[in-house]
Amino acid sequence: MGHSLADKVQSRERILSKAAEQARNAGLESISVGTVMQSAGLTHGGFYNHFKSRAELLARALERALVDGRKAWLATEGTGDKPRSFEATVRRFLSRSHRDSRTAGCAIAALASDVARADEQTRVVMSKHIDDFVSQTVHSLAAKDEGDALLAVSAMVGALLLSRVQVDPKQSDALLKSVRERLLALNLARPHDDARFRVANRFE
Amino acid sequence: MGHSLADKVQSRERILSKAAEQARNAGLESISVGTVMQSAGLTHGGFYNHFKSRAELLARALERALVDGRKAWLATEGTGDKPRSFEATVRRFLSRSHRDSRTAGCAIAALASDVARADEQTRVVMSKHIDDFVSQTVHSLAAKDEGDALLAVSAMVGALLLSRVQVDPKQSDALLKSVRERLLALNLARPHDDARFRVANRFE
DNA sequence: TGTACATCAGTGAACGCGCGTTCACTGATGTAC
DNA sequence: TGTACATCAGTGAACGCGCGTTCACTGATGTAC
Repeated sequence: MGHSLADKVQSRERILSKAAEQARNAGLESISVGTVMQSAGLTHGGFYNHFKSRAELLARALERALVDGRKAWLATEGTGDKPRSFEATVRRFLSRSHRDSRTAGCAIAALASDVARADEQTRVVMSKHIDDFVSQTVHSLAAKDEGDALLAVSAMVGALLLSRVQVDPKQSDALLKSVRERLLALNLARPHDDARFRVANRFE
Repeated sequence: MGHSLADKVQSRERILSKAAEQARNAGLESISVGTVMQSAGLTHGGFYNHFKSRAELLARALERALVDGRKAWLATEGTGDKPRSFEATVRRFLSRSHRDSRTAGCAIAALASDVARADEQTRVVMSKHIDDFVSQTVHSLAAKDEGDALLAVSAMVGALLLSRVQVDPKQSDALLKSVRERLLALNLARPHDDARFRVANRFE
């Protein structure tokens, strides 16, 4: 066990990372100090060198889960420098693999119910990420306007959640596919702006 | 305290009702044997006269929350014998009052994240209610087909959840309003069948 | 109808257990001289 | 460069506490005669 400052930073990162993973797997409240420390390769006593309480850990872990979720999302984008298109976003969000990988997927969807009943401070954290997701859908992905983006984001989050509840794999697949196709059929994206955006973006 | 069989049935009902309420307020896992018994006006020791374990209570409470949610939903329908129209359903589901009344609202939305990570047995219970909601949307409410119903249900559940996370009341209201109007503008309902259905239903 | 008795819903003390938190301690790190 | 010392990340025992569960008991209910 190292005792240097660099080691401390790494430890904190491991704790947060494991806590965020746990939150997405079993809910924010499922995080326990002992289990998280153990999975970070430490003993529980040292926890308070990093956080002042379990409540603080939960707040940081939520933020971390949301940031990790976005990072994982961006990492799967095409190799080019342009952001994912609206169509690609919908297809990937409502894919079977996203449904089956809670640990690595969108934390907004994974933790929405939990945060919906949490205190204001907690909800502020996720609100910000929802706003970002919506405005990314409007600007980068070229939804026609914010109303279309809100509809698309709501439908994606709702469908992903419902598909994770559905026990029958065939029905779950069908739900994803159906919502995915209807959403794309609505033509919520701006085809012309889309092309223009790609070109402009290439030189950024 | 009564000791008759009728009293026992009433006690069980009170326990279940309080447990379902608790689940919708703070999540399935927030249910504690002691607290629920206390709010049902009983002491914790008698709990095992009604349920074999806390796990059984959670399963029954989920079922109960879903059934109560549907009942409350139906109770607010028009005084006539016809089911709510598609438009009325969307307007009511995505209303501020539904957003603000978790205790009495749709339990699918309230507990979706929790159930999404629960065991298969738990998910079966909610799956059935989701199917019912979708097929009710297709048949009674006359969505054009199942695909439209799935899109509408997903968007409603997603938007309600996101609106409950959003801390800024104005933004939360705007989200509800926006998704509500877009959904209605999509013309997912069958206007002709709708009229026909009303007449047929009047004589049932 | 009245009496004796079995049943069993409900009570409250007690149990183990896991939890979040505290604390005295260890020993590697990094600094002062 | 080498030595003495302060710091502090990490350890593991201990603490209250609340939890789910058990259990001996109480007393109203409802039945048998």
